[in-house]
Amino acid sequence: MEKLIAYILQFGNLNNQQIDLIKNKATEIELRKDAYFSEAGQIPRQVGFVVDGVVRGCYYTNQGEEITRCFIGENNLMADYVNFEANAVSSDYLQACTDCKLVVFSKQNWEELSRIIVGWDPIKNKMVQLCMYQKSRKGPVISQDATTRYLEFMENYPSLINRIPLIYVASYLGVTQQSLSRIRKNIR
Amino acid sequence: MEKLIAYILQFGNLNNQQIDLIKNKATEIELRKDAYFSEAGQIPRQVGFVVDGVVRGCYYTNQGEEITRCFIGENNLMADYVNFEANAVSSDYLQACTDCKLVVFSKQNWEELSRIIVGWDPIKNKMVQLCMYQKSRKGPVISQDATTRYLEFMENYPSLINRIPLIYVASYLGVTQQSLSRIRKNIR
DNA sequence: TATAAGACTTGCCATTTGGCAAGAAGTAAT
DNA sequence: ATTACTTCTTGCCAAATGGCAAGTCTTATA
Repeated sequence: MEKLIAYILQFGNLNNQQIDLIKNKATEIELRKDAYFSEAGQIPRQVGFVVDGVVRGCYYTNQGEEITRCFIGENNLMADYVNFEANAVSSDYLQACTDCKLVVFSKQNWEELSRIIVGWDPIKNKMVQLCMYQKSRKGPVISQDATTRYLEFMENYPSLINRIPLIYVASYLGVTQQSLSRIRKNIR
Repeated sequence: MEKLIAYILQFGNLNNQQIDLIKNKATEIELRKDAYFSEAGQIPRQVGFVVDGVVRGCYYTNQGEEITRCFIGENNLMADYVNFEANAVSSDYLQACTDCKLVVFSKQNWEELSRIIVGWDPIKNKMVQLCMYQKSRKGPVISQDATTRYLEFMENYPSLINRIPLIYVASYLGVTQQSLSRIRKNIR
């Protein structure tokens, strides 16, 4: 829980009373490897914060291919936020890549924070926007070859490679698992 | 200007007085083909709305390769919003792909809207978040082959292909201009 | 320990894409 | 009309990547 508070305080100041209000609205949960935090075809009902573990966002193309859109490691907000806000059906899954410890907010509690904490909304929006922004900036570059994409992935997410199945990394980088295996062999 | 108002009203309701306040803070400008709306290395000073024309977001990799990150057509908000809010240096260019008509807000005016219009912030945040969200959803899929990426681009942005140089489309899709040319030939 | 299941690697070959160089088509200015 | 300039296309070959199939290695479970 303290991790969450430290994260939030990066985006603005809150007094102890306000911090307690946040803690009261938050719930700590665990999510086992492979379990889903939210699923395509459903309306996202919660916002999460990753305390421990790695979550991935993924979806299926029209051709049925599974695509990993992003990885969300410790100290990051996790939500299909636009659909969460709009009560709209998501097309993505959020799935635990490892056993995870999360802090979650129900939609009701999340909205209540806006009502009971003066200055919460600017903090919230900065968090949400940074979360969306990072996804777009740290992702693989489509015109680069697979080796370059892998090396940049290792720079951007050095802590992930030993914790998650390579097949997820491959699907994130847009290569087959076999190609990724060969790339890793050539680098060593 | 009416296009902007219609766009905004999708995200929430405003009365006529509030609409006038927005109009007073907005400035209509033109941007000639190839001119920059904002540049890498600088702090973004404005938020724009595309009334007419097409803008692209682009940047340069460490290897010096130019990458088109996104296209922004009519009726879309345009900004490096996270850096605009944070007064941080952007690493991206926003460049007119065609002669453009824009409506722009200075940072000062944009912030003033939050002060003088009750209910502006929720509208603003929905606009900004949708803008960031769409970018991530309509982009090319890295694991698909170049032909598929091109065909999906045509579905997602049917109005763009005849208006912007193919080299920009190629850099968006992550292929060389020559490959794109061959792909287009094979489809016909 | 034995077995099964999943994760990862490797070989082989076909296909896709890139790089270079040249050429064609369109556009603007003189 | 001529020239220069940009945009787009094409041919040729090398390199990168995918698809299939088989094999190895690790881990979980009985």
